[in-house]
Amino acid sequence: MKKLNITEKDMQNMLDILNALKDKTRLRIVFELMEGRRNVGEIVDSLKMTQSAVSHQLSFLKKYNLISSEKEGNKVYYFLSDDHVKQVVKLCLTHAREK
Amino acid sequence: MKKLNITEKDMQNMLDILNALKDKTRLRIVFELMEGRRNVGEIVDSLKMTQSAVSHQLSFLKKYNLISSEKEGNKVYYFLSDDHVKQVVKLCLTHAREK
DNA sequence: TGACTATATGAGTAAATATTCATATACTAT
DNA sequence: ATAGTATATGAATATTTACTCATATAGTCA
Repeated sequence: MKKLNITEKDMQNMLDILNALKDKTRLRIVFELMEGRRNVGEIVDSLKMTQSAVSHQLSFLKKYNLISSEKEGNKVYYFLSDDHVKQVVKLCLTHAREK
Repeated sequence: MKKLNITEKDMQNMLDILNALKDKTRLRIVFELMEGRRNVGEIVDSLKMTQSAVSHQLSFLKKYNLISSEKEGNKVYYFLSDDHVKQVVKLCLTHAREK
């Protein structure tokens, strides 16, 4: 296997995405958003957690650019920012199931 | 996108691998092992960290089956248990670089 | 305007975690 | 046996982190 040569920035970007996904609440949110866009209330209902806890984790995911949001009336819809996350999660799932 | 239907066990297996990789020291160890098998001393030299810190993280990675080890004389060689981890890390790297 | 709904956020707290330090174990060589 | 080298590990500590609680912000509707 050829030398990879990882820069500090590469490393940090990788750690960011891994760190964002390693939390159960955040991973569940991501799975929810893999099905389609959802507003906060829908995610709260689905996860059966407090609105505050969910909002905090949504902020986290947004801060690291895994998700984006759009306001509609007094609701805020969240969705995955791009396909990166989805692919990583799917690969992890594949491997989780092969165990 | 079709419904994924994740079991608790799937979820836990995913969290295990993500959690194992989200730490900088452990990720660096994994990168090192992606180049080939290494004994503890070699990893310590490469990471420039204390032997104890490295051994603790090796134990962690082993506990979650990301790596395996073989004893040779008074040295212990570590290597990636299978290709799963390598693939996940490579995908993360690809995405880290596309940012 | 005022009451209501939806969401965000700061402060505080309890739990998890990565490292250090000290020491134990195990193998090698003299 | 003894000293030296390689690795593992328990306990302590400092930091990070995920949640709760209280409250703020922003939009809706009467």
